Amino acid sequence: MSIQESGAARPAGRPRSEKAEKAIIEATLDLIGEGMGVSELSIEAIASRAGVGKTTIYRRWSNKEDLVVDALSTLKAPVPPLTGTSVRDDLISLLDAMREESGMARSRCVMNIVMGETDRHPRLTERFIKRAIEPRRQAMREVIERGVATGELRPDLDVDMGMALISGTMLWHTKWGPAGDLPADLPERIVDAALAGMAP
Amino acid sequence: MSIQESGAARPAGRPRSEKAEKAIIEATLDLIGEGMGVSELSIEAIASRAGVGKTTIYRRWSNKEDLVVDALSTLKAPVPPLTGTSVRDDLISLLDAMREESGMARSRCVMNIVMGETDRHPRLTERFIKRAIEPRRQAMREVIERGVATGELRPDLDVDMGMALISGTMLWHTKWGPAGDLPADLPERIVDAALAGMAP
DNA sequence: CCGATACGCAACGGTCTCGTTTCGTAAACC
DNA sequence: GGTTTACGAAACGAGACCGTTGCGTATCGG
Repeated sequence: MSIQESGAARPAGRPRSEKAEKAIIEATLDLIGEGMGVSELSIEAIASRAGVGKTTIYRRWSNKEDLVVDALSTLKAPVPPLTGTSVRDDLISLLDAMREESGMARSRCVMNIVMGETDRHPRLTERFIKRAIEPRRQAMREVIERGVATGELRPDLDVDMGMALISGTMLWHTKWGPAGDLPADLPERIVDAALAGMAP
Repeated sequence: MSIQESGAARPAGRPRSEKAEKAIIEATLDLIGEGMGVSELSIEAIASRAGVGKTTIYRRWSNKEDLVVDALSTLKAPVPPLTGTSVRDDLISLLDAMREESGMARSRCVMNIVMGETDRHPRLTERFIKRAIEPRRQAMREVIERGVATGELRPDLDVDMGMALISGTMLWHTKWGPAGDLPADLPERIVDAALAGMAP
């Protein structure tokens, strides 16, 4: 009788090292965070960085893209806690989380890869969006829908367009705005601008 | 007496082929348009595609990045003609030009490279922005400033924030919106949403 | 025609990465 | 102890590109 009978039978021999697996994924994210594109990533560099033999990598992933997909999938979306006191405050909280992330090299590079290689690696993007983007998108949608219901937002508001307004403006600043860190009051200014609109 | 004494003396020997130069740049843009990243581009592939010897490339550019920078610099920004009848119409025209471009694979891939490899190739991005982005940005700025002056837009409007609102929302749709071509009425809906704002 | 330069093409030595294999060792089970 | 599998390290042959060179030809000025 094996100690663990739950589920599948424990395979014989030395079990795979969880530590090695973590190290491999961490090394992959590290290299991506240093500005490597998917095509510049080499298995050799990952193995070396992780202190691991290439064998150990090939035993788990059959090709580079699979590894990158798994590595990016481990990144979860930290949806900030929302106070719910006002739609404006919640939107600012959401944008502020994006602002903080945009200052971290790793997040920025991950974003570059996901946005830039959509054409080349569709399923990479797809899985990453589902895992890391969708939760935040859902959070923002709920905030906006709540605002429409409570009257804080215009009753005829197109929710999707509202989301595009808010997060698109933030996205624009991370990509095309002046270089360097985004100012701390940017989320507030964006939300107020989107709420007020441009017309008099 | 040489036929052409204007400027520098014509160097002896066979002159460089303009046709070859065009072919090289066109081949580069072609490959980029097929989804190649800068690091995946190979001089050999470019030469082969252009029907040109590698020598001919190395005689003109000393490395790959120089070639890519030059190739992208040939892309000009087609600022659409603006009627000037109303700020709303002009903004829609500007966004519609972006919408049309987003449907073309080459433009999309070029954008991916510029946005995704900013960290790795700063001067590439810099030159491309100056050449291809700045003219449109300036056009939009003038439209918005005009609107503020004429009273079509709120007098206290932050012009830069207005630009971010409009083009950011468009950017969001090209990147995160539903797959496939952008609907024809999207520019109009974006402009109206940005003008009206989200508050009641 | 002559000298000079550019052309396309093919080949070179060199480097990098690939994915695989071999080796001796380590960790689990019986 | 014995079996089985995983481990890190090293080496392998194959292939892609690199940047350069040599070759025969083409195109300019004089």
